[in-house]
This record gives sequence, structure tokens and C-alpha cells, in this order.
Amino acid sequence: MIKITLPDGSVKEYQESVTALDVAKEISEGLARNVLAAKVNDSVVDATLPITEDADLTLFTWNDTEGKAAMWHSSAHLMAEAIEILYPSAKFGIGPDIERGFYYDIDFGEKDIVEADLKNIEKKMLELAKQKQTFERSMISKQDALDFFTKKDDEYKMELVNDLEDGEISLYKCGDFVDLCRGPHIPHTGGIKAIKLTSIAGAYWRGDEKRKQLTRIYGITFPKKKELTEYLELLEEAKKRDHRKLGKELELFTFSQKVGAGLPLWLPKGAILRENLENFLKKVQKEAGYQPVITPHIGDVNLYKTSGHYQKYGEDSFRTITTPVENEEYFLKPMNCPHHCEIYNAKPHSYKDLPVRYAEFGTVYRYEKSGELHGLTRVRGFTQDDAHIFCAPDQVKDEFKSVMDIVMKIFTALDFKDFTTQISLRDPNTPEKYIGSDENWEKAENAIIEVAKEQKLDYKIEYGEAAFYGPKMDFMVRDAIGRSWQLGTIQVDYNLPERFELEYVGSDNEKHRPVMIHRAPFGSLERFIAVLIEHCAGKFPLWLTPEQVIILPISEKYQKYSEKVLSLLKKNDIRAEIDARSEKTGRKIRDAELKRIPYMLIVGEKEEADGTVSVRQQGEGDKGSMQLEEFAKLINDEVIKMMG
RNA sequence: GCCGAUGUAGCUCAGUUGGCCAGAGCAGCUGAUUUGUAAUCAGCCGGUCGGCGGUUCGAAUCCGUCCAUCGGCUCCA
Repeated sequence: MIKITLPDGSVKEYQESVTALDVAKEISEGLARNVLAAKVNDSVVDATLPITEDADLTLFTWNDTEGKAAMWHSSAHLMAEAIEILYPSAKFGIGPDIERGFYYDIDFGEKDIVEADLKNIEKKMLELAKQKQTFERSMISKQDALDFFTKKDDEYKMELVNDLEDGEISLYKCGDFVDLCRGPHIPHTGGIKAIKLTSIAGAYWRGDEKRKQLTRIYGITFPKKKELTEYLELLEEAKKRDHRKLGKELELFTFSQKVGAGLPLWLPKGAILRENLENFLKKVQKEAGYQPVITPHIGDVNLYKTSGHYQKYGEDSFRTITTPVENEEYFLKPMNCPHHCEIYNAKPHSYKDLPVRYAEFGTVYRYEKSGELHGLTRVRGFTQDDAHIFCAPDQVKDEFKSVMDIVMKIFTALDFKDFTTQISLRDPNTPEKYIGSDENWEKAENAIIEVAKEQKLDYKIEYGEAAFYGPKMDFMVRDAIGRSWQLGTIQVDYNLPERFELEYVGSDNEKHRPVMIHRAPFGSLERFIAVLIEHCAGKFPLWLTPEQVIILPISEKYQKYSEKVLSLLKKNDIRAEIDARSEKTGRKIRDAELKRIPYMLIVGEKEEADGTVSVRQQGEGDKGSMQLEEFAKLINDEVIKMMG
């Protein structure tokens, strides 16, 4: 007798082994048709796998992440099957499901696969899907698996098998295609109704730059054609928020081939936006006890030899700057910390001074490889909202906490909710890779985790992701099309204080080494603004937006009054302009709407007579008329409210 | 850097298999219009068809190469 417990607590009993699919059938035929995978106790398995003992059972359909994963992973197999038919010499690497769809890494040998070939593969896949092929699982010994893939002449699968333990190796057969796979898979291919192979890319085998590059084909499938159409429409919509597109449309920034790749040029409106952000942070930092510093854009090569960056990154940096003096070399600064260390060293410090916090909007230059450049999110010249905190080891936690407060203040002011926090700690297996005492590491790591808990952050810990010089916490945000970017960062550093021989005199009159905390709540202004643009689709918060108000006179006759309105707004520090073109009001409104200007003030005969303005809010429409002073106050109150 | 794709006016895009002085809309300029909540009309200006080299009687179109951009991989102090 087998007892199967369902999520609602109900229990079903069976005489002998039963499959998840059988259980589903018993509930309803419809459910059985939609079941894609199942969770038996804690493992997600095929819905067709016999359950032989008492178990908790959850059924997964397309509505569950696990169901989608099974569908897409199965689609990867289906694609491989189609490819094996169309290109018999193809060898297969790995083909997992991903967040949105799946991919398969394939070695096509001499044959070059181009985008035009994808249609053909799609067609073959659909044809195979219609056959409702089942996924047949079989357990196999390591030796048999090796023999199988040797015979198939697939060195990639052989390598994968070699890394597996005997006894845990399973194969899945779908049509004539047999693949090494842990599963789970959907019951049969009939559920795959709509297929789109989205792109083709190169991908190094096992992610290793030194190994062969395979052809990666990305795709996505759906149980209904309509869903594919909707998905593609959603993608199109998302592309409208792309910061590269909006940056151009809203005249925020541009690039010039003459200036150079990855070197953004900030246009007047973008510069205002950026300045507003900088001022906001400067104010917050001032309140938090930071001292502004300013350092030059270049530094003697020896500075970076001391910091160690020359040895590590010298080759991949902008080349050395030489001078008329022989053997004199400078570097374009790739980070601000070495300069700040020298500021710290400019005078002796007492424990009573600590923590010392030096802040600078420091522009740095890094020679990113050509294929890595990306709009404003990955550039070669960018400005960090950098600061370095020098403190005693037992101050790390409090400092970390106060940095977190700043980060949260910023995220709140900008209505950033969709971020994740990553805490990067040591790899416990390789302690020799890290500099600094165990005791200090432990102190810092615990402090970070505690602060994250206190802030009730949704964080995940990554072991082994810490830099060799200290643990860190990063804030990650997604862009319009789902890519994840790192924004703010807080890093503990035991290395630079050592290398620059930073000291403070303690209460014991002995010299001590301070701990250094690097922190940049925005990360870089460039990347932050890029993400911000996509986040708000170009509709910036009122306090930040370059143009807050536009005055739209009905005709030339009201130019004088418009100017009066303008001057009053300017007196109130409101950023406003007049659209004095000889256009119809409808046209002026349309243009202002497209420029995402939050408020439009329409002025004509009535307004002039009453000293009022007719207010229209971007995206909202007509708000009626109000006294001019009343409007100015409304704007200022809103700005104050948002900036906290 | 690697794989694949793209590059025509400030912007968005047309330009069939190589063939007349390379087109359109928007923006810009000039003029007319003086306008009430998402595009007034007309005329004009604007392009070494990404750069360089080649094939050809003839190249935006074919080939090579370099650059930039886009989708990925790798990388990201």
C-alpha cells in the first residue's frame, strides 16, 4: 500500500507503484494533459516515473516554474534531435533550460550555422513535436555510458560522463536522439506547440575561454501559439524602455566614433539629470559624515605598483602615458582607492579620528574588451560615486550599517524595489587564497550578514565570490530585457591598508592598521542612470528630471504672460521652459508628452486674466487650472516629499 | 578578444536579381497660419550609402579588410 499526500493535505492510496501522471488522471483528465513534471518529496522528477513508496506529491504544469523548466529542457532535447537529423555530424555539449527558454551548445564541425538556418530547425522541431514522442529514461553504468558516447564519437558528452559518479547516470531517449541527462522531462513532445529559436551565439565549452567555442542556439517554446506571440510582443515593449533608445530620444547622452568606443558624451539634459543625482548623494553623504576629496585623473605608475593593480591589470589597461622624462610613466586611473590611500597617509591619524570617510565622484578609465561594451552599462570611462572609509576593525559593522542606510535612502528616493543583494564570502575550502587574518574576515563576514538581516534584505550568499582582499555586498538590478547588472557595492579591504602601510595610533599608543571599506551606492553614475532610465521608462521622478515644467502659450499673444510664469517658476527653483513655436496647442502637448515632461502649463486668455495656469500632467491629462503660486508650491512640496 | 548579425540624411526606415543625377516620413530652415489639451500647410536645406582596398564598362548592392553598433560567450580592480 502506497500513500500519496497532495499539497492540500489529501491522501490517496494505491496498491502498487503509481506515477504522478496516474494520480493526475484520477483528479481530472484535463490536469493529466497539462502535467509537465512532478515533485516527489524533495526532488523534481518526470511525471511518468513510478513512485514505489509513500511520498508527498506536487504536480507541476505550465503555470509553475518547475513545469516551464521541464518544458524548456525537453525543448532543448527536441532541438538537438532535430539538429542531429539535419546535421548528422553535430556533436552536443550541454543544453539546459534557462530563465526564459533554453539553449544547446553544439559543435557543428566544419559547417557554419547562420541565423537563416534556424527556420529550418524550427520546422523540423515542430514536425517532431507533433509525433508526441515520449522521453524514455534509462539508468546506465558509467562504462556503458562511456562506450555509448565513444561509439557516437561525442567527446563533450564523454567528458561530462567522466565527471559523474557511477550509479547516478541516466539517459533520455526522445525519438532517435539519446542524451545524457538528469531530467526531468515532460511526458511527451506534443505539448510543445509554438517554437522560436531566438539567436545564435558562440559559447566556450564549459565557459573556458581557452577551450573550443561551440555554437549556442537559444530558443523558447510555448504550449500555445498565442503565448509565443504575446511573449514576442512583450519583448518589443521591453525594448522601448532600453536606455540606449531612450537616451537618444530624450537627448540624455550620445557616443561618437571620433571620441572613441565606450566613452559616453553627456548631453545637456543628461548632465542636469546626473548633476541632480550627484547633489542628492552629496547631501546625504554630508549628513553621514563624509568629507569630499578630489584627486587627479592620472597617477604615477608606481602608485599602481604599490596597490598591486599594475601587476594584475596593467596589460589590459589603457597603455601607459609617457612623458618627456625618460622612464617616467603615468597611468590613467582605473580606480580611486590608491589616491585616497595617499590622502589618508598625508597626515598621522589617531583612533579618535576614525572612521575617516573620503568621498569623491571619481572618473576612472578601464579598457574593457571591445565585445564587452554595452550602452551606458559597460563603458571605458565612467564616474564612480566612490568613497573609502578607514576604520578600526571593530567599527566595520557600524560603518557597514551606515552605508546600507545610504543605499536604502537612495533606492527609496528612486522607488527602486526590484533589486537583489549578493553577499560574497570566502571559499571555505581555499583559505590560502585570501589576505588578512581569519579573525578579521570572520568579523567582517558576520557583520555583513547581520546588517543584511537587520535591513530585512532579500540576500543570497555566494561562497568563493569574495575578492582576495575582503568580503563584499553587491546590489543587483535587472534591465529592461532581463539582464542582471551590478549597481552598488560595499567591499571590505584588508589588502590596500597593508600595501600602503596605513596606520593609526590606538589608545594604547601603538600603531595599528585600519580596515578600509570601499563603497559606491550607485556603482557608476553611467550604469546607474542606464538602469534608472529603463526602470522608469524615461519618466524620471520630478526632483530628478531635467525639465520639470513646460509652458505652452496658446498663441504669440500670451508670450508675455508665459515669461511671467517662467520667471516665477525659476524663482522657485523649478526647471521650466516655454514652447514658443507657432504650433497648435495639440502639437505642443504631444511633443511635451513624448519628452516625458511631468507638467505642462497651458496659458491663454483666461489664465492671463486670472493669473492662473491650466495644468496638464504627463500621462494623466488635464488637471484643471490653479493659481500660479499654488502650482509652484505644489511642485516644491512634491519634490521635498520625494527627496525625504 | 571569440561566435553570429547589422551599418543608407540629425532620427526612423525604403532602395527587387549590380544600371539613369540615391528615396520617404519626422526633425531643421524660410514663409503662411495665431491656434485651448497627443501631429496646421507650403517651399527649401540636408547623404564620399561606416572607412579603406578590390572585382566590373558600371557598386549602396558582389568580394576582402578595418571600425562601430546589436545578441551572446569570456571578462569586469
